[in-house]
Amino acid sequence: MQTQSNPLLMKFKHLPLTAEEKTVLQGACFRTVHFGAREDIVRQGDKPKECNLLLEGVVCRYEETPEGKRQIMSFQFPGDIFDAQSFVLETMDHSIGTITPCKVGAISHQTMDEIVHHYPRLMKAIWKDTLLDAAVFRKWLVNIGRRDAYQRIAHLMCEVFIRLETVGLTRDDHTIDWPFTQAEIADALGLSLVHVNRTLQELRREKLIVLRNPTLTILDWEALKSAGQFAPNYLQVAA
Amino acid sequence: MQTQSNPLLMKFKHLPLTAEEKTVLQGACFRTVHFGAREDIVRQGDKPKECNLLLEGVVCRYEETPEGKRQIMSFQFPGDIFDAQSFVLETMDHSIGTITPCKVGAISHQTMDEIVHHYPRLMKAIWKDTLLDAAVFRKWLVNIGRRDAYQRIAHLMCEVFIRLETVGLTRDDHTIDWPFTQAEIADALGLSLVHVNRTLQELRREKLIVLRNPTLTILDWEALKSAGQFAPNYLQVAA
DNA sequence: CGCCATATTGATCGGGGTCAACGGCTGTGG
DNA sequence: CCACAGCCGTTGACCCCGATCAATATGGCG
Repeated sequence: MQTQSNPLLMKFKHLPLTAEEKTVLQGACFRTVHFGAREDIVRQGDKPKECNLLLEGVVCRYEETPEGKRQIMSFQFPGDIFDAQSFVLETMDHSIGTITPCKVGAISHQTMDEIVHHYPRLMKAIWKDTLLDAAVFRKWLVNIGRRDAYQRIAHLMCEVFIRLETVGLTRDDHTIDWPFTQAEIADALGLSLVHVNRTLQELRREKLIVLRNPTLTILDWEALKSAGQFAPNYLQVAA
Repeated sequence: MQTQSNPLLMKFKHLPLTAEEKTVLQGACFRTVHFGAREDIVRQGDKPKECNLLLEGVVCRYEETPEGKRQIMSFQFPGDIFDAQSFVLETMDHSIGTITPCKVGAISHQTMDEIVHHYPRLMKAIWKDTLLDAAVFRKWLVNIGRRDAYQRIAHLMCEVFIRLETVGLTRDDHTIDWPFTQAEIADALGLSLVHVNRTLQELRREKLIVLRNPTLTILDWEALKSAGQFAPNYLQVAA
């Protein structure tokens, strides 16, 4: 059993890739870097010279307003190239910070260029991945714009569960690692910390979940899904 | 003066394209369709067989919750391929509706495939475009998640102004077409119609804007920008 | 001229923000 | 081994932005 097969290969395992394409993916990262929890990997205003592939851990995109309010715009999991855009858009318009300790692989823009010019199928797969990210952004817009706190949290939990499931990071019995503090949930959902706390208690009281960091167990998947109006199709899973 | 040069050419005019590449873009649309105002072009659940390029008019992406609340996730302007994702993601996870009467060009998925496989620079330009869309989604998340009504509306107006400016659709004196009803602004910003109305009056009272549909004049650009905490860099303009 | 969509205004209410303490766990240094 | 610091979660009190309900203008159009 090898220590670390590139999680991109894992992600694209349903694609009929040639040996050559697989080799390109396998060798894409020229460097691996470790980060601690709650550190910035890329900052707003940076002009990165490479793209980053998340190998292990959880990161978030975020931005801060002049008043010091923070909005988290997405969570990213292993297998995500979380700043593919830096290849095409010179300057970062937001920051990337870790939630947990992370292992990150760097893919040079030159490698990306080779993929664009010589491996159209890989290109298309990566493009698809960025379009899936965009689909998640859109769902978050609906969630934050039109749902109340209870619904928002339920929706987020469903989404995280399904995304972890697709990369094989769920445990039996609808249990997942839940590395987020209540402050982070608040920043992701446009709520206040205090209100997140109270709403989590409500979800527990209703017997939908058991949350004891760093572990979340979904007791009643159907009820949680329905509370969050969650329809997983946007994540492109069969479910 | 030709009636209609493809607005994609306009959009990519800063790129050093070959004659061949220009020809591909010029001939990309195999059909042109007209729509009236407030009609659906694509519906959630559709499996489109082509991508659509907006030639004239304004459309929005939106989704409705089971309670009948509507969230608009973006506005799109001429030159936007507003469902590029349909090429890669089979099923639409949201709907596209017109705001004004529109002219829409269809690009077959087969043409898209040719571009992916034979015109990497065009591919990259289109990819960039979808990444810019994603950047706008993210800004909207910050706007809806962390700003109050006054700020949200100011930010939206700044964004629409700059986006129209980049495609040459502004008039002198900071004036633009403003085809949106107050209900649409509300749905885009996660607010209620009534509150949008009152906040618009506040913006007028403060002498930031003159809004008399279908025309918006920005009286004090700096003040509006600052009210909306607007930094246009995410739109990739020099400004 | 009447209809219908859109804009406006008033009154009331509630979800969730803010402020302020306090409790509990963990890691660290004396 | 204990004391203290710091982060995180919890709780209570109070209040306001913005939702909701309900009319009333206004204006374009057939």
